[in-house]
Amino acid sequence: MKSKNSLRAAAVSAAGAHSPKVTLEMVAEASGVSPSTVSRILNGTAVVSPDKRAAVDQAIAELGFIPNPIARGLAGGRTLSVGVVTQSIDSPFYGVALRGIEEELSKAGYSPLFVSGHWNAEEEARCIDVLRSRRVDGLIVLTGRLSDDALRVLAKATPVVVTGRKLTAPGLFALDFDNFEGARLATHHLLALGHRRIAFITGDPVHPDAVERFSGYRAALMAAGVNFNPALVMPGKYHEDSGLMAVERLIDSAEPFTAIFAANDQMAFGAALALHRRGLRVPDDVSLVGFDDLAGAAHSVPPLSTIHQAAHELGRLAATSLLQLLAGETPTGALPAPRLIVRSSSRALTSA
Amino acid sequence: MKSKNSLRAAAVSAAGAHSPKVTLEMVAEASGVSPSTVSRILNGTAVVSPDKRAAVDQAIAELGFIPNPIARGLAGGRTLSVGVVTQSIDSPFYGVALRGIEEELSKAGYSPLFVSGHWNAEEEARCIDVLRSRRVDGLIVLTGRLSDDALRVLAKATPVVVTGRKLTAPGLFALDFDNFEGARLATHHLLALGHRRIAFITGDPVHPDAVERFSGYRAALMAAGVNFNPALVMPGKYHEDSGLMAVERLIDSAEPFTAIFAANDQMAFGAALALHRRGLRVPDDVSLVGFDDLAGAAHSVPPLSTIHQAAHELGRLAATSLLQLLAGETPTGALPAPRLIVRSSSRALTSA
DNA sequence: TTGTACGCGTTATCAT
DNA sequence: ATGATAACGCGTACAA
Repeated sequence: MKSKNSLRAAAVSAAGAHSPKVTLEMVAEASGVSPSTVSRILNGTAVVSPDKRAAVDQAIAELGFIPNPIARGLAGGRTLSVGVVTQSIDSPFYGVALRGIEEELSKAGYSPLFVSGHWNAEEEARCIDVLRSRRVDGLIVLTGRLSDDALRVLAKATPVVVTGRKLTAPGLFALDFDNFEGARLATHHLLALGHRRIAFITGDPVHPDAVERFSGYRAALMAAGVNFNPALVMPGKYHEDSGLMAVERLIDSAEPFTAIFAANDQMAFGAALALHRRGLRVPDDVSLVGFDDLAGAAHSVPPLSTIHQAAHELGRLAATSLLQLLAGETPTGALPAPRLIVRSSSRALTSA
Repeated sequence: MKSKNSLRAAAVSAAGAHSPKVTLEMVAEASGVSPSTVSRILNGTAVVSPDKRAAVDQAIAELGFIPNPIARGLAGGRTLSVGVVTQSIDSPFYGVALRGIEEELSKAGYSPLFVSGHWNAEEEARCIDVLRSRRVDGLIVLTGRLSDDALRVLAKATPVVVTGRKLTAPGLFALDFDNFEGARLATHHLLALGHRRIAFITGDPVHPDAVERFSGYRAALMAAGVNFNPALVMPGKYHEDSGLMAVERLIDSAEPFTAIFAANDQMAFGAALALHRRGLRVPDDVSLVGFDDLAGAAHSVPPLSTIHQAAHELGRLAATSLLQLLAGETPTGALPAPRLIVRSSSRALTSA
């Protein structure tokens, strides 16, 4: 019954029962004070006498007054909105981060404005212009292609949180994930399992994280005294098809291998499919490790061993950091270290 | 070289090179006309002399003037933004729809405001309040839990496009997908393959589409003269784990089956994993069909046969329909009919 | 502590 | 066809 009532109330409110434009001025009139006083109470800009405050609070409640963010933005310069530049709104990885951002932002009364740059610096710049024209109070840039310099200049005008790079500048906070270490962990895992012929499917080298992961792979090999074999490296582009084709080329090359480390989960999925098509079983014939720990990794067949990236946490942290920047504080948060998740796609090399 | 230059230009623009607040008034002054004339040119509100128009156009270009949507919203009542109520910003299905919405909207100069209702009517209502307070020009509601009545009332104040229901009301356009037919197709496919003992994993019955899919399953059975067997129906909740558990219960029940139809792909993925764990091969031992055709379906092992839902098209259509509503036109678009995609997870029953 | 008056950047309504 | 002027709803110096 309680539930039913509250649902009804919600629906009515959504339907605009009391929405017909209640303005701050009307609240002021209803409570017998000046508009500025109402504004002050709303923003906590100054101390007001308890009685007036009570009167205003009541008037606000009775009239169902909701401040108009538009007018607020025009007048005060604050819009309580922050722009979020992502690459594709439907990315399996960044999608989770967006959720984290949304959560933290809405807690603080802010609204996110999502735009997609599609891995294109020009488009990103256009997006940012849109965001700025909408007077966002701050910006979160998820990775992206913009130059560090562009970001620096941008941060002079608007607080910026950027992920996927190391960067220091006034008004800017960078959140970086240790891709090198993640790749090292993954490769080391395979090595520890006895594998020596470990193929690597790279990401598109235009992504800095892709080259870092490649370095991590080589570093782990070197640390184990295993020779780096270029014939085992197949270029990929971070999506399923490229992983699939990489493995087909690998098999066709006749270069023997017992394990594959793909620079991200999507390519690992493609790789798994290619192996399946060629009659190779995972992990019986070939061990497979991915990177990112996408939502699907735990439910793929077989469940994929991978490096966990806390995408949700990344989003939350980006949001709270920006909030801190907005409050004039200095963010100090950092991303959790990469973590190896061992599932069923990797196993010890059977000494055949 | 061209590319490098444009990248640079983009970066500079993003960095706010000419952003320092060029106002409409400044454009007016620079081109020797009144602000009203500039506004008219911008909005096509009235006919202006070609020479003035040219002067203004040039001034706009030179100054790099960008109209301020905030002020626009305050003055004109239009914000060129539309609210999009989704259930979870990182949904593998709706994410694609969001991309479609974003594409069409931005073409028309509109910006989407995404909010997540988390399958909760109260939260949805709150989201809509936020959206309304931000003065969105229109609303797109992806499925959701709001009552039809609430939506109707809402549409009186703001144009609304809603998906996942049949509904007619002034200012409202509904886009519905034929879930019944889709489920019928899927089941019929299995039937045509010779399967008779076809298990069904349901979606959460609070979702209308889930019950429609269930109906489609039964209708196909009946049409083929196959008895409906309740013991083959396992309740699921539309996510992977529920599909996995459903299949485990099914196997434990010892009720024989040769095929599984899951009410969505996510549960089908879970089902595939459960079968794998129990040593059952897909499609050799059990045929499996999903519903939705998520991005991952084509790359799962084995690739999943499923019913294609044009999520991207859904998003685009929702957006263009809203745009039509906003223009005072009557949308007429409709979703493409369900389409069976046969991949490798289903095959003819071997008469063992 | 509280109120007055002005400005934010644009569109709409009048005149001309 | 064009320009002046008044809103739009709120924040904020400034004055009281």
